[in-house]
Amino acid sequence: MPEGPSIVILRELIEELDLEGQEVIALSGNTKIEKDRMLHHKVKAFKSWGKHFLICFENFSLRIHFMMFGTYRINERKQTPARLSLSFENAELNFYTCSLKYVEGDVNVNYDWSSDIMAEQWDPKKALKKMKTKSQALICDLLLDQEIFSGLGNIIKNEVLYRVGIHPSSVIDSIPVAKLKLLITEARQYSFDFLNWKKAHVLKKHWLVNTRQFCPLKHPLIKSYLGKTKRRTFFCPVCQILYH
DNA sequence: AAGGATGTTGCCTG
DNA sequence: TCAGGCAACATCCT
Repeated sequence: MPEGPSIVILRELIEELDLEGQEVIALSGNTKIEKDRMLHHKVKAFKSWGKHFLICFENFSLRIHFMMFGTYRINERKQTPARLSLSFENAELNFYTCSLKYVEGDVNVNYDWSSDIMAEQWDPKKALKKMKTKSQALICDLLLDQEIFSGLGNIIKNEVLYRVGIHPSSVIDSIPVAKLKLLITEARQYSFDFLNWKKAHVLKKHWLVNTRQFCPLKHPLIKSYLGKTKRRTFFCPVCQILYH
């Protein structure tokens, strides 16, 4: 569920319901946040920023983060209790096991859309600048930095590093700038590939290294937990160059 | 069939 | 004091 493209799918599904301008007429769920705050308020917009899904009202927004296991149902219910259920005149949105939080004021003030890898406003040059300020960081950690690549998750990290031939333990400072630029371009491209494959239910079969034992050139892959983030990393020691 | 994972927060410990 | 460890969240996949 949680990487950026999955949130874009959710946003698109909800946008199809044409709920903008409609009033929340009932709320339920086991969330601890003050959910009734949204009662009788009209939704201004549904937005996404990386892994955040936002339901925007006049002076505040609800931020939904699905973490690792969160799910949702649109006009359907699961057996398990919803964390939050929002009712509209002709639709019901149900969110399960997610983290909820209010964001005060204008979302455009709170969120920098240029760091969302899937946004129209995505700014690759800004990403490169931010990366250069962390010159000693490992690339496997920086790709997961939501301030730089919001929406990029662990699967995308593994796949993108293989595609551009960079070893996950490479140090930023040592990677040629042309390679970094290629990586940034590919991170966005792969996110859209992910989106389309996920929609077509063929995402997994396109994985070149994630959860695999051999790379496409039949080299044995290494699986380890690298970087400060210690996230599961699959890489090919032959195809991916270590810059350090 | 047990155990780990697409993620983040926040508490606990040394 | 603070970095690191680890549980929590619930479901699906291997």
